[in-house]
Amino acid sequence: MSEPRRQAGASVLRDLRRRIVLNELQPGTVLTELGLAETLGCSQAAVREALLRLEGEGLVARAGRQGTTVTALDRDAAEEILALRRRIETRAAARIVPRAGSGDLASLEAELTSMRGAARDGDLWAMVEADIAFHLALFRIAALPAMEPILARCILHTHRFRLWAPWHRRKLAATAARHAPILAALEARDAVALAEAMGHHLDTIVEPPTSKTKKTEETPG
Amino acid sequence: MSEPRRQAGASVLRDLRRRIVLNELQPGTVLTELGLAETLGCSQAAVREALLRLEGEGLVARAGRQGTTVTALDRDAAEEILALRRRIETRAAARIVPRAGSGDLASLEAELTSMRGAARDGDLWAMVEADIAFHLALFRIAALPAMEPILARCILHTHRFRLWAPWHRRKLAATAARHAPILAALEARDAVALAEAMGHHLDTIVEPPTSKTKKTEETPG
DNA sequence: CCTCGCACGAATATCGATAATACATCGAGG
DNA sequence: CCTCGATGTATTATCGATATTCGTGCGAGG
Repeated sequence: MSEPRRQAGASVLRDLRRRIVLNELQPGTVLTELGLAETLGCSQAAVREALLRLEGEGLVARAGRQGTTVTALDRDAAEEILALRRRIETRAAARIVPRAGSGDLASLEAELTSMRGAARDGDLWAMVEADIAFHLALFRIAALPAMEPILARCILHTHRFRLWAPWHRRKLAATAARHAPILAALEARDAVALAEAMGHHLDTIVEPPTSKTKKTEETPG
Repeated sequence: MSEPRRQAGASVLRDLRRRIVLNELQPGTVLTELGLAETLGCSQAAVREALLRLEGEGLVARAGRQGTTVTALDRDAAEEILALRRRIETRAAARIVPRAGSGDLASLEAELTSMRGAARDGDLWAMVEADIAFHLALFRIAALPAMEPILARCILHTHRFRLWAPWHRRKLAATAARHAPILAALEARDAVALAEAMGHHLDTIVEPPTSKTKKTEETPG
């Protein structure tokens, strides 16, 4: 009734993306445009736009008139994508440090604050969105705009795979805290330390914290 | 006007992509959905779908109701993307060699043949499409499906930048011939040679053939 | 029993029209 | 003269309806 049909497409997009990354919509699930339109209470065009964008993000595969399916999760590809992400973000450190202004630092602090808020609320999806926003805001300082969507895609798929593998789920507060050294290195204007902090951060995303003995720092709980 | 309206969206997509990569539509050009619809003789929906996909490929930027513009070309980002592409394709060599079957080799031979045909006809765009098809077909053997769109994007942007910088234009026949060593290394089932051939191929994409090769070796994962 | 062809159903692709919205222009007031 | 607000226009966002296409199941023929 008073449902705001404005931004229907963006709403559908966010909803489907959340459900796919959170693995509520499992790989292979078939999505139909008219079916989603009726379920979500909007027209086919809005669903269509959302599915087009999700295809661009690699979360669904559109097979013409045969329907749209949620893409599969592949361990090898996930590891390659994480390695790619690691390379992109660590290499960017040398460009980020000399370009970071005080406004950038303030924005990143704000992102980290909202991330801690999501962790305190136990809101897993808000945590994912805040993490993506933090890493993209950091990378944007590197001034490589054409690479931002590539990194965004890598980050999104990293999260998806991490959430799919149950042993990769961890305490949200610890995840938020793991970003502090990155920001500290940036505030110290130390490019080497920033690259190392970022690399270590990414190394600990999918590795179980107990698998190696070199994990001697903050212990959750 | 009697043009078949079937596949209108795909036709618009290919047309706009070609014109952007070939730099006929220069960065900053403003595209309107209804304007393109009238020019191309189709409806707004078809143009809209094409623009959505082009945005997903990073060739245009949609700014809501403020219009859609052709994205800028950035030298730094282009070099980073090429380096990223080099890493992806050389790393894939070790996965490609043990997985390549005879059918794959035949397909790649066919791709190379069509590339030579495009070179003989002097068809620059057909050459670009054939090159993309060859590299993607080769990478597909690596069985990392989630990374294929990332590589596709890198290849597309590499071509766009190469065509934008006029000194990077070369003889089409020489470009086609430069792919032969890659296929030869694959047929020899030599992963190291394949990686080297691919790396050399990519190093000579934007470097003038007479300059000395400067190796930009980065820390391997 | 197997294969081929055809109608049927389901889903997308496309269309035209309308609503919503951001930008530019112009006019009034200070 | 400058600033601010109302209005007009251009453009996207969304909707409902229709055309097109692909898979499927059934029946006839070999």
